[in-house]
Amino acid sequence: MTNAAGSRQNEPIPDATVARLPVYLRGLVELSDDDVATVSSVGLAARAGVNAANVRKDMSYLHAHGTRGVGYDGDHLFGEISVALGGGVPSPVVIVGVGNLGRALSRYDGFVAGGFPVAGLVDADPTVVGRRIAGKVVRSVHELAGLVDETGCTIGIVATPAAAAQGAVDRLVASGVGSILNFAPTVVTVPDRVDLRQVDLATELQILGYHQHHQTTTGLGSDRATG
Amino acid sequence: MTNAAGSRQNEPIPDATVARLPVYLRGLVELSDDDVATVSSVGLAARAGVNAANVRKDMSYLHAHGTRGVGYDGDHLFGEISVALGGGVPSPVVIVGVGNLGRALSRYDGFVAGGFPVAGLVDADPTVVGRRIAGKVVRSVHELAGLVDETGCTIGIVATPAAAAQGAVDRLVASGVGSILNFAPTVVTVPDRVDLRQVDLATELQILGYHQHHQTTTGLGSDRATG
DNA sequence: CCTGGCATGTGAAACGGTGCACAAGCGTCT
DNA sequence: AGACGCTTGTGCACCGTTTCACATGCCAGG
Repeated sequence: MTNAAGSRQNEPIPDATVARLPVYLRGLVELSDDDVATVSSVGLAARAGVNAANVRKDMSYLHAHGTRGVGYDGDHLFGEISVALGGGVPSPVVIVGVGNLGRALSRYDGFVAGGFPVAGLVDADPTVVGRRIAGKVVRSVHELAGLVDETGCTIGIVATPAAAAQGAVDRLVASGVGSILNFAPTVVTVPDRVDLRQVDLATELQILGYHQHHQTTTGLGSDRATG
Repeated sequence: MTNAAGSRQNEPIPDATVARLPVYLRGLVELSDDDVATVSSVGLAARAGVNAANVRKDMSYLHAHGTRGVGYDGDHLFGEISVALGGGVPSPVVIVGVGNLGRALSRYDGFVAGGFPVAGLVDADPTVVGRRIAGKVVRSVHELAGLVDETGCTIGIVATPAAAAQGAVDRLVASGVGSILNFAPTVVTVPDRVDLRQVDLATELQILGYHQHHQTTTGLGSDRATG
């Protein structure tokens, strides 16, 4: 408690745990809405769709301890997870590519709610540059570095066609962006220091298609969490 | 080859392998565009962003064998993977919820290209029912079962607000849809026989936010594949 | 025909994650 | 005060996945 940084030690939090933290956060909000002050690992696990022991182990990684025989304090836990996930400080994002998907993402409420306001939009197409989307003027991809500098963006979202994705990524990296979320259906490479996550919509469907096609062999499909 | 079903044996293909198959498929298309007839595991691994041994093991699960000293035949491999991923038969999808995200998804080219044509759109909001989006008339959520029946949809995409997601999922399940891709930022539950995948945009950003916040401790962020 | 080079296919070890099962400990009720 | 019930925290075993390392085998060239 005396230490401010949230994660006290140099212990690394497993990736699988980190991926679940946002889900826990949402579960805690729901509980707070229901005026539940204390939550057990079983209760939170039910809301997060995971195993209760898993919840407890995850919390132990965060050093977010509960009270034996009682459970976890909802508000306190919320704070601990928030801190672990970036300290509650909003991280502005820049969206590269304002096609169908880019426009939808720029209007997506969940980003702002989650602490990720859209600071700017850029596109390579001169005919869309200057247009207003979701209250923001689309700027040229050449202004990307300047935009990142002005707004202090640290996260870039790539929503370009596949062919333009690597170029967009390279520009983001050159602009100093350290975290990239790529929606383009292609493999892109980044320097080691840059964190890259891939969200591939068509691939998700193809995976569903596989299980469907082979449902007879194994006999069932089971839940699957976001990676 | 004598067997028609594609995956000959009852051997189960690991989930991790299935998730990579679409990526291999894309890599093979690129190679085909470059007039490369034969591809080595190293070459394909580079395009898919994975380890070469991983590629070889994945192919062995598919019984898609290559030639020692030479590599894999591009066209043949493409065929094998296509068959494994559903036999190349298009699976129409229905999109529930035509908000920002739903509209973008209904216009997303990658779905059609991947063999997943959008067969219909439904929404609960009476003011959008009847509107045309991407050449399709939005129908009421009450007509969902009928729509699924007519079009033979086997995959449902949920793009509703979080509060409506479980209801949408339940309706899809009741309509006979066996595979669901959920974009709503909430945990939903389905019967065991239904295959569910979750794509959570805000969560992805929060995960990036974590790594950013903690980049100093471990020292770097590394690539991450789509789950 | 024989040899050399190269890429596959796979055994086996290492790794990360999951979930059980149980000891430890807190709060409450008598 | 003492005992009981409930929940946390975690050691440990299991499982799926990744990766290395190497034997196997094909092709080409002399």
